[in-house]
Amino acid sequence: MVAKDTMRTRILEAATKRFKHYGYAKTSMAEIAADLQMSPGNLYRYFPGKIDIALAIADEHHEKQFEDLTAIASKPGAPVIERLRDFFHADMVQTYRMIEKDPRTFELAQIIKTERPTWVNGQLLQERKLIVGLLQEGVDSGEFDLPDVAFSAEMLQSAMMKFRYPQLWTNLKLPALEREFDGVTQLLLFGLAGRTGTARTCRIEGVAKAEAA
Amino acid sequence: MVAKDTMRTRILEAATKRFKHYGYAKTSMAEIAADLQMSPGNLYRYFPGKIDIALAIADEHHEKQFEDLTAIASKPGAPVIERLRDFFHADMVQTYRMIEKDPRTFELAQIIKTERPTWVNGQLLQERKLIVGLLQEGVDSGEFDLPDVAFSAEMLQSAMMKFRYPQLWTNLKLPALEREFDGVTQLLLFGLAGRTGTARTCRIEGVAKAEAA
DNA sequence: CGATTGAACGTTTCGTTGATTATTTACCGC
DNA sequence: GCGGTAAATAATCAACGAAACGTTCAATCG
Repeated sequence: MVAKDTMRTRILEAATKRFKHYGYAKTSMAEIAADLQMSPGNLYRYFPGKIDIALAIADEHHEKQFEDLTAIASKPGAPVIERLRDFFHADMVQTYRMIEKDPRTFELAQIIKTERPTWVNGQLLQERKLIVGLLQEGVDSGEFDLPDVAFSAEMLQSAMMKFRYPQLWTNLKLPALEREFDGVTQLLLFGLAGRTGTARTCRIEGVAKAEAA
Repeated sequence: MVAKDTMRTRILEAATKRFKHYGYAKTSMAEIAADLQMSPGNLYRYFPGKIDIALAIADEHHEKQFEDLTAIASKPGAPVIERLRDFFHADMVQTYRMIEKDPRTFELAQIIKTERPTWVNGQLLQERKLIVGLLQEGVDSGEFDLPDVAFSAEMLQSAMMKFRYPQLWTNLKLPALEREFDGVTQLLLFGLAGRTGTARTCRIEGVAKAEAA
Protein backbone atom coordinates (compact mmCIF):
# COMPACT_ATOMS: atom_id res chain seq x y z
CA MET A 1 0.00 0.00 0.00
CA VAL A 2 1.11 3.51 -0.76
CA ALA A 3 0.54 6.58 1.38
CA LYS A 4 -2.45 8.74 0.57
CA ASP A 5 -0.22 11.57 -0.58
CA THR A 6 1.78 9.33 -2.89
CA MET A 7 -1.40 8.04 -4.42
CA ARG A 8 -2.57 11.56 -5.08
CA THR A 9 0.60 12.47 -6.92
CA ARG A 10 0.46 9.22 -8.86
CA ILE A 11 -3.02 10.09 -10.00
CA LEU A 12 -1.87 13.57 -10.94
CA GLU A 13 1.01 12.15 -12.93
CA ALA A 14 -1.19 9.76 -14.83
CA ALA A 15 -3.82 12.42 -15.47
CA THR A 16 -1.22 14.95 -16.60
CA LYS A 17 0.18 12.47 -19.08
CA ARG A 18 -3.26 11.77 -20.55
CA PHE A 19 -4.42 15.40 -20.49
CA LYS A 20 -1.30 16.44 -22.35
CA HIS A 21 -1.62 13.65 -24.87
CA TYR A 22 -5.34 13.43 -25.52
CA GLY A 23 -6.77 16.55 -23.88
CA TYR A 24 -9.08 16.91 -20.92
CA ALA A 25 -12.32 16.07 -22.70
CA LYS A 26 -11.00 12.96 -24.37
CA THR A 27 -9.52 11.57 -21.19
CA SER A 28 -11.92 9.47 -19.15
CA MET A 29 -11.73 8.76 -15.47
CA ALA A 30 -11.75 5.05 -16.36
CA GLU A 31 -8.59 5.52 -18.40
CA ILE A 32 -6.76 7.33 -15.64
CA ALA A 33 -7.83 4.61 -13.25
CA ALA A 34 -6.75 1.87 -15.62
CA ASP A 35 -3.30 3.43 -15.96
CA LEU A 36 -2.94 3.00 -12.22
CA GLN A 37 -4.57 -0.41 -12.20
CA MET A 38 -7.47 0.67 -10.10
CA SER A 39 -11.18 1.13 -10.53
CA PRO A 40 -12.67 4.47 -11.59
CA GLY A 41 -14.66 4.74 -8.41
CA ASN A 42 -11.50 4.69 -6.37
CA LEU A 43 -10.31 7.97 -7.89
CA TYR A 44 -13.10 9.64 -5.98
CA ARG A 45 -11.43 8.70 -2.74
CA TYR A 46 -8.66 11.14 -3.65
CA PHE A 47 -10.41 13.81 -5.69
CA PRO A 48 -13.99 15.03 -5.50
CA GLY A 49 -14.25 14.98 -9.29
CA LYS A 50 -12.52 15.13 -12.62
CA ILE A 51 -12.32 18.92 -12.65
CA ASP A 52 -10.50 18.86 -9.32
CA ILE A 53 -7.73 16.79 -10.84
CA ALA A 54 -7.30 19.47 -13.48
CA LEU A 55 -7.38 22.11 -10.77
CA ALA A 56 -4.64 20.34 -8.82
CA ILE A 57 -2.48 20.21 -11.94
CA ALA A 58 -3.10 23.88 -12.61
CA ASP A 59 -2.32 24.65 -8.98
CA GLU A 60 1.02 22.96 -9.27
CA HIS A 61 1.90 24.90 -12.38
CA HIS A 62 0.71 28.18 -10.98
CA GLU A 63 2.86 27.71 -7.92
CA LYS A 64 5.96 27.41 -10.08
CA GLN A 65 5.01 30.45 -12.10
CA PHE A 66 4.33 32.36 -8.92
CA GLU A 67 7.84 31.62 -7.70
CA ASP A 68 9.30 32.93 -10.95
CA LEU A 69 7.26 36.08 -10.69
CA THR A 70 8.24 36.55 -7.08
CA ALA A 71 11.89 36.29 -8.09
CA ILE A 72 11.40 38.95 -10.75
CA ALA A 73 9.48 41.19 -8.39
CA SER A 74 12.25 41.09 -5.82
CA LYS A 75 15.24 41.28 -8.12
CA PRO A 76 17.70 43.38 -6.15
CA GLY A 77 19.07 46.62 -7.49
CA ALA A 78 16.57 47.09 -10.28
CA PRO A 79 14.22 50.09 -10.35
CA VAL A 80 10.65 49.25 -9.48
CA ILE A 81 9.37 50.32 -12.88
CA GLU A 82 11.67 47.90 -14.60
CA ARG A 83 10.70 45.05 -12.32
CA LEU A 84 7.04 45.83 -12.83
CA ARG A 85 7.42 45.70 -16.58
CA ASP A 86 9.48 42.54 -16.48
CA PHE A 87 6.89 41.03 -14.18
CA PHE A 88 4.03 41.46 -16.62
CA HIS A 89 6.23 40.66 -19.57
CA ALA A 90 7.31 37.37 -18.05
CA ASP A 91 3.72 36.56 -17.27
CA MET A 92 2.74 37.11 -20.87
CA VAL A 93 5.62 35.27 -22.47
CA GLN A 94 5.47 32.27 -20.15
CA THR A 95 1.78 31.76 -20.75
CA TYR A 96 2.10 32.33 -24.46
CA ARG A 97 4.94 29.86 -24.81
CA MET A 98 3.25 27.24 -22.71
CA ILE A 99 0.08 27.34 -24.74
CA GLU A 100 2.06 27.45 -27.95
CA LYS A 101 4.02 24.36 -26.93
CA ASP A 102 0.95 22.28 -26.31
CA PRO A 103 -2.50 23.59 -27.08
CA ARG A 104 -3.97 21.09 -24.66
CA THR A 105 -3.02 23.50 -21.92
CA PHE A 106 -5.28 26.03 -23.54
CA GLU A 107 -8.20 23.62 -23.41
CA LEU A 108 -7.53 23.05 -19.72
CA ALA A 109 -7.36 26.77 -19.03
CA GLN A 110 -10.62 27.42 -20.81
CA ILE A 111 -12.42 24.64 -18.98
CA ILE A 112 -11.17 25.86 -15.63
CA LYS A 113 -12.14 29.40 -16.48
CA THR A 114 -15.73 28.44 -17.28
CA GLU A 115 -16.23 25.79 -14.61
CA ARG A 116 -14.31 27.31 -11.72
CA PRO A 117 -14.11 31.06 -12.30
CA THR A 118 -13.56 31.63 -8.60
CA TRP A 119 -10.35 29.64 -8.74
CA VAL A 120 -9.03 31.99 -11.40
CA ASN A 121 -9.98 34.94 -9.24
CA GLY A 122 -8.01 33.42 -6.42
CA GLN A 123 -4.89 33.17 -8.55
CA LEU A 124 -5.34 36.74 -9.70
CA LEU A 125 -5.70 37.89 -6.13
CA GLN A 126 -2.50 36.15 -5.12
CA GLU A 127 -0.65 37.69 -8.00
CA ARG A 128 -2.07 41.07 -7.17
CA LYS A 129 -0.40 40.93 -3.80
CA LEU A 130 2.93 40.92 -5.58
CA ILE A 131 1.88 43.94 -7.60
CA VAL A 132 0.76 45.75 -4.48
CA GLY A 133 4.14 45.01 -2.93
CA LEU A 134 5.95 46.44 -5.93
CA LEU A 135 3.81 49.56 -6.05
CA GLN A 136 4.30 50.14 -2.35
CA GLU A 137 8.03 49.87 -2.85
CA GLY A 138 7.77 52.40 -5.62
CA VAL A 139 5.81 54.77 -3.45
CA ASP A 140 8.32 54.40 -0.61
CA SER A 141 11.24 55.06 -2.91
CA GLY A 142 9.50 58.04 -4.44
CA GLU A 143 9.30 56.49 -7.90
CA PHE A 144 5.50 56.52 -7.74
CA ASP A 145 3.04 58.80 -6.07
CA LEU A 146 -0.17 56.88 -5.62
CA PRO A 147 -3.04 57.73 -3.30
CA ASP A 148 -4.31 54.15 -3.22
CA VAL A 149 -1.84 51.40 -3.96
CA ALA A 150 -4.39 48.58 -3.85
CA PHE A 151 -6.62 50.36 -6.33
CA SER A 152 -3.75 51.07 -8.69
CA ALA A 153 -2.70 47.44 -8.55
CA GLU A 154 -6.20 46.34 -9.45
CA MET A 155 -6.33 48.72 -12.37
CA LEU A 156 -2.94 47.70 -13.59
CA GLN A 157 -3.97 44.09 -13.49
CA SER A 158 -7.16 44.91 -15.31
CA ALA A 159 -5.33 46.74 -18.05
CA MET A 160 -2.84 43.90 -18.41
CA MET A 161 -5.49 41.18 -18.59
CA LYS A 162 -5.23 40.84 -22.30
CA PHE A 163 -1.52 40.13 -22.05
CA ARG A 164 -1.95 37.70 -19.20
CA TYR A 165 -3.90 35.10 -21.14
CA PRO A 166 -2.84 36.24 -24.60
CA GLN A 167 -4.41 33.55 -26.73
CA LEU A 168 -7.70 33.94 -24.91
CA TRP A 169 -8.20 37.54 -26.01
CA THR A 170 -6.43 37.85 -29.32
CA ASN A 171 -4.76 35.78 -31.99
CA LEU A 172 -1.77 38.01 -32.49
CA LYS A 173 1.60 36.29 -32.72
CA LEU A 174 4.13 36.87 -29.98
CA PRO A 175 6.12 39.65 -31.72
CA ALA A 176 2.98 41.67 -32.44
CA LEU A 177 1.82 41.02 -28.90
CA GLU A 178 5.10 42.24 -27.48
CA ARG A 179 4.84 45.39 -29.54
CA GLU A 180 1.42 46.08 -28.07
CA PHE A 181 2.65 45.15 -24.64
CA ASP A 182 5.51 47.62 -24.86
CA GLY A 183 3.29 50.39 -26.12
CA VAL A 184 0.55 49.90 -23.58
CA THR A 185 3.01 49.44 -20.73
CA GLN A 186 4.73 52.65 -21.68
CA LEU A 187 1.41 54.44 -21.47
CA LEU A 188 0.46 52.85 -18.18
CA LEU A 189 3.76 53.74 -16.60
CA PHE A 190 4.24 57.22 -17.93
CA GLY A 191 0.93 58.25 -19.39
CA LEU A 192 0.09 60.33 -22.41
CA ALA A 193 0.25 63.64 -20.66
CA GLY A 194 3.56 65.28 -19.92
CA ARG A 195 6.64 63.52 -18.66
CA THR A 196 8.12 62.12 -21.81
CA GLY A 197 11.45 60.76 -20.91
CA THR A 198 14.35 58.45 -20.72
CA ALA A 199 12.49 55.24 -20.05
CA ARG A 200 10.25 55.74 -23.06
CA THR A 201 12.76 54.11 -25.35
CA CYS A 202 13.26 50.91 -23.37
CA ARG A 203 12.61 47.57 -24.99
CA ILE A 204 12.60 49.16 -28.43
CA GLU A 205 14.39 46.15 -29.88
CA GLY A 206 11.21 44.19 -29.30
CA VAL A 207 9.23 46.77 -31.21
CA ALA A 208 11.58 46.72 -34.15
CA LYS A 209 11.41 42.95 -34.31
CA ALA A 210 7.62 43.02 -34.28
CA GLU A 211 7.43 45.44 -37.14
CA ALA A 212 9.77 43.34 -39.24
CA ALA A 213 7.62 40.25 -38.74
CA MET B 1 -42.04 48.97 -58.99
CA VAL B 2 -40.09 50.80 -56.32
CA ALA B 3 -36.67 52.29 -56.78
CA LYS B 4 -33.72 50.06 -56.05
CA ASP B 5 -32.69 52.20 -53.11
CA THR B 6 -36.15 52.14 -51.58
CA MET B 7 -36.23 48.40 -51.87
CA ARG B 8 -32.91 48.14 -50.11
CA THR B 9 -34.12 50.16 -47.14
CA ARG B 10 -37.35 48.19 -47.05
CA ILE B 11 -35.35 44.99 -46.84
CA LEU B 12 -33.19 46.48 -44.11
CA GLU B 13 -36.26 47.51 -42.15
CA ALA B 14 -37.83 44.07 -42.40
CA ALA B 15 -34.57 42.36 -41.52
CA THR B 16 -33.94 44.68 -38.58
CA LYS B 17 -37.37 43.92 -37.20
CA ARG B 18 -36.80 40.18 -37.41
CA PHE B 19 -33.21 40.28 -36.19
CA LYS B 20 -34.27 42.28 -33.15
CA HIS B 21 -37.19 40.00 -32.42
CA TYR B 22 -35.87 36.55 -33.19
CA GLY B 23 -32.13 37.04 -33.61
CA TYR B 24 -29.96 36.64 -36.67
CA ALA B 25 -29.69 32.88 -36.61
CA LYS B 26 -33.40 32.32 -36.18
CA THR B 27 -34.33 34.63 -39.01
CA SER B 28 -34.39 33.01 -42.43
CA MET B 29 -34.05 34.72 -45.76
CA ALA B 30 -37.40 33.20 -46.70
CA GLU B 31 -39.05 34.96 -43.78
CA ILE B 32 -37.58 38.34 -44.64
CA ALA B 33 -38.72 37.83 -48.21
CA ALA B 34 -42.20 36.77 -47.12
CA ASP B 35 -42.55 39.90 -45.00
CA LEU B 36 -42.03 41.91 -48.18
CA GLN B 37 -44.14 39.59 -50.28
CA MET B 38 -41.31 38.54 -52.49
CA SER B 39 -39.36 35.39 -53.12
CA PRO B 40 -36.18 34.57 -51.25
CA GLY B 41 -34.18 34.59 -54.46
CA ASN B 42 -35.08 38.19 -55.11
CA LEU B 43 -33.27 39.34 -51.97
CA TYR B 44 -30.06 38.46 -53.72
CA ARG B 45 -30.66 41.18 -56.26
CA TYR B 46 -30.15 43.71 -53.47
CA PHE B 47 -27.68 41.99 -51.16
CA PRO B 48 -24.98 39.44 -51.96
CA GLY B 49 -25.97 37.35 -48.92
CA LYS B 50 -27.56 37.25 -45.53
CA ILE B 51 -24.46 38.45 -43.73
CA ASP B 52 -24.38 41.55 -45.91
CA ILE B 53 -27.80 42.56 -44.67
CA ALA B 54 -26.47 42.40 -41.15
CA LEU B 55 -23.43 44.37 -42.22
CA ALA B 56 -25.59 47.09 -43.74
CA ILE B 57 -27.54 47.38 -40.50
CA ALA B 58 -24.35 47.55 -38.50
CA ASP B 59 -22.99 50.15 -40.91
CA GLU B 60 -25.98 52.33 -40.36
CA HIS B 61 -25.61 52.14 -36.63
CA HIS B 62 -21.91 52.68 -36.71
CA GLU B 63 -22.32 55.79 -38.77
CA LYS B 64 -24.58 57.32 -36.12
CA GLN B 65 -22.17 56.39 -33.36
CA PHE B 66 -19.30 57.81 -35.37
CA GLU B 67 -21.08 61.12 -35.60
CA ASP B 68 -21.59 61.20 -31.85
CA LEU B 69 -17.94 60.44 -31.27
CA THR B 70 -16.89 63.09 -33.75
CA ALA B 71 -18.98 65.61 -31.88
CA ILE B 72 -17.32 64.68 -28.62
CA ALA B 73 -13.86 64.75 -30.14
CA SER B 74 -14.37 68.26 -31.49
CA LYS B 75 -16.20 69.76 -28.54
CA PRO B 76 -14.89 73.29 -28.43
CA GLY B 77 -13.14 74.70 -25.42
CA ALA B 78 -12.51 71.41 -23.64
CA PRO B 79 -8.96 70.21 -22.94
CA VAL B 80 -7.86 67.37 -25.17
CA ILE B 81 -7.44 65.00 -22.26
CA GLU B 82 -11.01 65.49 -21.22
CA ARG B 83 -12.31 64.97 -24.73
CA LEU B 84 -10.22 61.86 -25.09
CA ARG B 85 -11.64 60.41 -21.92
CA ASP B 86 -15.18 61.35 -22.82
CA PHE B 87 -14.63 59.83 -26.23
CA PHE B 88 -13.76 56.40 -24.90
CA HIS B 89 -16.30 56.66 -22.14
CA ALA B 90 -19.10 57.41 -24.57
CA ASP B 91 -17.97 54.50 -26.71
CA MET B 92 -18.18 52.17 -23.76
CA VAL B 93 -21.48 53.35 -22.38
CA GLN B 94 -23.24 53.48 -25.74
CA THR B 95 -22.23 49.97 -26.63
CA TYR B 96 -23.02 48.66 -23.17
CA ARG B 97 -26.46 50.21 -23.14
CA MET B 98 -27.30 49.03 -26.61
CA ILE B 99 -26.41 45.45 -25.87
CA GLU B 100 -28.16 45.66 -22.52
CA LYS B 101 -31.33 46.91 -24.18
CA ASP B 102 -31.54 44.05 -26.59
CA PRO B 103 -29.10 41.18 -26.41
CA ARG B 104 -29.83 40.34 -30.04
CA THR B 105 -27.41 43.09 -30.91
CA PHE B 106 -24.73 41.14 -29.14
CA GLU B 107 -25.43 38.11 -31.28
CA LEU B 108 -25.13 40.25 -34.40
CA ALA B 109 -21.85 41.75 -33.24
CA GLN B 110 -20.38 38.36 -32.52
CA ILE B 111 -21.39 36.96 -35.87
CA ILE B 112 -19.94 39.91 -37.71
CA LYS B 113 -16.77 39.66 -35.71
CA THR B 114 -16.24 36.02 -36.64
CA GLU B 115 -17.48 36.13 -40.23
CA ARG B 116 -16.19 39.52 -41.33
CA PRO B 117 -13.28 40.41 -39.05
CA THR B 118 -11.94 42.79 -41.68
CA TRP B 119 -15.10 44.87 -41.44
CA VAL B 120 -14.48 45.34 -37.74
CA ASN B 121 -10.91 46.34 -38.47
CA GLY B 122 -12.22 48.94 -40.88
CA GLN B 123 -14.44 50.47 -38.22
CA LEU B 124 -11.57 50.48 -35.77
CA LEU B 125 -9.36 52.16 -38.31
CA GLN B 126 -11.91 54.84 -38.93
CA GLU B 127 -12.29 55.47 -35.24
CA ARG B 128 -8.55 55.56 -34.83
CA LYS B 129 -8.36 58.50 -37.17
CA LEU B 130 -10.37 60.47 -34.65
CA ILE B 131 -7.97 59.45 -31.91
CA VAL B 132 -4.99 60.44 -34.01
CA GLY B 133 -6.61 63.82 -34.57
CA LEU B 134 -7.10 64.31 -30.86
CA LEU B 135 -3.58 63.29 -30.01
CA GLN B 136 -2.16 65.56 -32.65
CA GLU B 137 -4.16 68.42 -31.20
CA GLY B 138 -2.77 67.57 -27.79
CA VAL B 139 0.77 67.56 -29.12
CA ASP B 140 0.24 70.89 -30.87
CA SER B 141 -1.18 72.47 -27.74
CA GLY B 142 1.63 71.08 -25.64
CA GLU B 143 -0.65 68.87 -23.55
CA PHE B 144 1.07 65.76 -24.87
CA ASP B 145 4.59 65.08 -25.98
CA LEU B 146 4.49 62.05 -28.23
CA PRO B 147 7.19 60.94 -30.65
CA ASP B 148 4.72 58.96 -32.77
CA VAL B 149 1.09 59.96 -32.66
CA ALA B 150 -0.15 57.12 -34.86
CA PHE B 151 1.57 54.56 -32.68
CA SER B 152 0.20 56.07 -29.49
CA ALA B 153 -3.29 56.05 -30.95
CA GLU B 154 -2.98 52.40 -31.80
CA MET B 155 -1.80 51.54 -28.31
CA LEU B 156 -4.52 53.58 -26.71
CA GLN B 157 -7.09 51.78 -28.79
CA SER B 158 -5.56 48.45 -27.91
CA ALA B 159 -5.63 49.23 -24.21
CA MET B 160 -9.24 50.41 -24.44
CA MET B 161 -10.44 47.38 -26.37
CA LYS B 162 -11.98 45.80 -23.35
CA PHE B 163 -14.11 48.86 -22.74
CA ARG B 164 -15.09 49.16 -26.36
CA TYR B 165 -17.01 45.90 -26.55
CA PRO B 166 -17.58 45.51 -22.82
CA GLN B 167 -19.78 42.45 -22.78
CA LEU B 168 -17.42 40.66 -25.11
CA TRP B 169 -14.52 40.73 -22.66
CA THR B 170 -16.11 40.72 -19.24
CA ASN B 171 -19.40 40.32 -17.49
CA LEU B 172 -18.99 43.21 -15.12
CA LYS B 173 -21.99 45.48 -14.68
CA LEU B 174 -21.76 49.05 -15.89
CA PRO B 175 -20.84 50.67 -12.54
CA ALA B 176 -17.99 48.23 -11.99
CA LEU B 177 -16.95 48.73 -15.60
CA GLU B 178 -16.90 52.47 -15.19
CA ARG B 179 -14.76 52.15 -12.10
CA GLU B 180 -12.24 50.11 -14.07
CA PHE B 181 -12.51 52.50 -16.96
CA ASP B 182 -11.74 55.46 -14.76
CA GLY B 183 -8.82 53.74 -13.11
CA VAL B 184 -7.25 52.47 -16.30
CA THR B 185 -7.84 55.74 -18.12
CA GLN B 186 -6.16 57.61 -15.31
CA LEU B 187 -3.14 55.38 -15.69
CA LEU B 188 -3.07 55.68 -19.45
CA LEU B 189 -3.28 59.43 -19.35
CA PHE B 190 -0.94 60.15 -16.47
CA GLY B 191 0.92 56.94 -15.80
CA LEU B 192 2.12 55.39 -12.59
CA ALA B 193 5.37 57.22 -12.46
CA GLY B 194 5.52 60.80 -11.31
CA ARG B 195 3.08 63.53 -12.25
CA THR B 196 0.29 62.99 -9.81
CA GLY B 197 -2.03 65.87 -10.16
CA THR B 198 -5.22 67.75 -10.45
CA ALA B 199 -6.90 65.61 -13.05
CA ARG B 200 -6.41 62.49 -10.98
CA THR B 201 -9.57 63.14 -9.04
CA CYS B 202 -11.89 63.60 -12.01
CA ARG B 203 -14.90 61.39 -12.40
CA ILE B 204 -14.56 60.21 -8.82
CA GLU B 205 -18.30 60.23 -8.39
CA GLY B 206 -18.40 57.29 -10.78
CA VAL B 207 -15.94 55.42 -8.62
CA ALA B 208 -17.92 55.99 -5.46
CA LYS B 209 -21.08 54.78 -7.14
CA ALA B 210 -19.36 51.65 -8.36
CA GLU B 211 -18.09 50.77 -4.94
CA ALA B 212 -21.50 51.19 -3.42
CA ALA B 213 -23.03 48.76 -5.93
C1' DC C 1 -35.44 42.76 -71.56
C1' DG C 2 -35.22 43.63 -66.83
C1' DA C 3 -37.59 42.07 -62.76
C1' DT C 4 -39.09 38.23 -60.25
C1' DT C 5 -40.00 33.60 -59.19
C1' DG C 6 -39.59 29.10 -57.00
C1' DA C 7 -37.72 24.66 -57.50
C1' DA C 8 -33.16 22.48 -56.98
C1' DC C 9 -28.62 21.92 -54.73
C1' DG C 10 -25.30 21.52 -51.32
C1' DT C 11 -24.55 22.64 -46.55
C1' DT C 12 -25.72 23.34 -41.91
C1' DT C 13 -28.56 22.54 -38.15
C1' DC C 14 -31.67 19.60 -35.37
C1' DG C 15 -33.62 15.96 -32.86
C1' DT C 16 -33.45 11.47 -31.62
C1' DT C 17 -31.39 7.51 -30.05
C1' DG C 18 -27.80 4.50 -28.33
C1' DA C 19 -23.48 4.41 -26.17
C1' DT C 20 -20.03 6.65 -22.94
C1' DT C 21 -18.91 8.83 -19.03
C1' DA C 22 -18.73 10.89 -14.44
C1' DT C 23 -20.29 10.02 -10.20
C1' DT C 24 -22.70 7.41 -6.40
C1' DT C 25 -23.77 3.58 -3.76
C1' DA C 26 -23.50 -0.89 -1.83
C1' DC C 27 -20.36 -4.12 -0.73
C1' DC C 28 -15.75 -6.90 0.38
C1' DG C 29 -11.29 -8.02 2.87
C1' DC C 30 -8.16 -6.37 6.27
C1' DG D 1 -12.43 2.25 9.63
C1' DC D 2 -9.39 2.06 5.50
C1' DG D 3 -8.36 0.94 0.82
C1' DG D 4 -10.44 -0.95 -2.58
C1' DT D 5 -14.08 -2.90 -6.02
C1' DA D 6 -18.06 -3.34 -9.02
C1' DA D 7 -22.50 -2.46 -10.32
C1' DA D 8 -26.15 1.26 -10.72
C1' DT D 9 -27.50 5.85 -12.04
C1' DA D 10 -27.80 9.99 -14.24
C1' DA D 11 -25.74 13.18 -17.23
C1' DT D 12 -23.31 13.93 -21.54
C1' DC D 13 -21.78 12.78 -26.09
C1' DA D 14 -21.77 11.01 -30.91
C1' DA D 15 -23.82 9.47 -34.80
C1' DC D 16 -26.91 9.81 -38.19
C1' DG D 17 -31.08 10.59 -40.70
C1' DA D 18 -34.33 14.35 -41.45
C1' DA D 19 -35.48 18.98 -41.82
C1' DA D 20 -34.32 23.66 -42.74
C1' DC D 21 -31.47 26.92 -44.60
C1' DG D 22 -28.67 29.99 -47.74
C1' DT D 23 -27.84 30.40 -52.28
C1' DT D 24 -28.22 29.64 -57.35
C1' DC D 25 -30.39 29.53 -61.74
C1' DA D 26 -33.43 28.24 -65.50
C1' DA D 27 -37.99 29.58 -66.36
C1' DT D 28 -41.72 33.07 -66.18
C1' DC D 29 -43.85 37.47 -66.08
C1' DG D 30 -45.01 42.24 -67.34
